[in-house]
Amino acid sequence: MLPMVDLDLTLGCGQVFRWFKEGEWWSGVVDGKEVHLRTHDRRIDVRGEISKDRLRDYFRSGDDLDLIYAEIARDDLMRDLASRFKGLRLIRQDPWECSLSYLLATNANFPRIQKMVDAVCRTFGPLLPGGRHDFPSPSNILDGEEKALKCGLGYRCGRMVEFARNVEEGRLDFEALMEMSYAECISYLKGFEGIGDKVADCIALFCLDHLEAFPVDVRIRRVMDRAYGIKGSYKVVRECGQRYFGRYAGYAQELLYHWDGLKST
DNA sequence: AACCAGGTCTCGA
DNA sequence: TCGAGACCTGGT
Repeated sequence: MLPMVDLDLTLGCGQVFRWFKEGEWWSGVVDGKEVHLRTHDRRIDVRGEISKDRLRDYFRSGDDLDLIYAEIARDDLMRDLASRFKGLRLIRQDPWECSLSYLLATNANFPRIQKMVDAVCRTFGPLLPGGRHDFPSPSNILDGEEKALKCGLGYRCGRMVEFARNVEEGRLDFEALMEMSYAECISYLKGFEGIGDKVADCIALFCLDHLEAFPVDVRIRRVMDRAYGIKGSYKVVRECGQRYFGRYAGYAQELLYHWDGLKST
């Protein structure tokens, strides 16, 4: 049985870039298979070749949302967000896809990030039955790296190719990365071109199970200032968030991110 | 038409 | 260690 999940909140805005809503169905690609999900009678209908176990893992069913939301509900604002965004779950993404996606996500807005990731998938990713493309492997990208110029990535283009090379040639080892502590993996990831504190935090949170990560972007910066009067360097805002919200700061960050998104659009 | 975007890099103080 | 500018491109 799947955990309680609000698909619109969870898939719709921010953390993943390859899910699209067609009518009432959400369409995505997981493990190289096209998957369709919808909410029906408060249950999740699933179409596609994906096991219930895999789906539970993908939606982090081990996360006890009631416990987590209770723990991060430190004040009136967070209590309100916790009740309004009930069912917003973090997703356990594939490390390679997550890393490259957030490498591309720098200094761009959500529609553009979706567009860039989609261009990369159409250009390099194997075509799947049903018409969608898989997320390309590092070697998929390196095999035709000259085509990267046509993906509209701007200055991220060279970073993407270099990143693929670093993974392909073993300088970036995801197996090792997954064994590291939060601090270790941030420091390790920042050694690669195009990955700074923000991208490293996103990777730590969205695919490496470090729920204490607190990625700070423009929106989080704005919210932390407005709601709590916290401003300053990346480190200052991140550490304030982590200290205030505790071990599940990442979930708090996600609620605040969505909240700011509702207001600013 | 400017301004901004799930930032990073470089460089000077 | 920290702040300021540059940076591709497209959305709004």
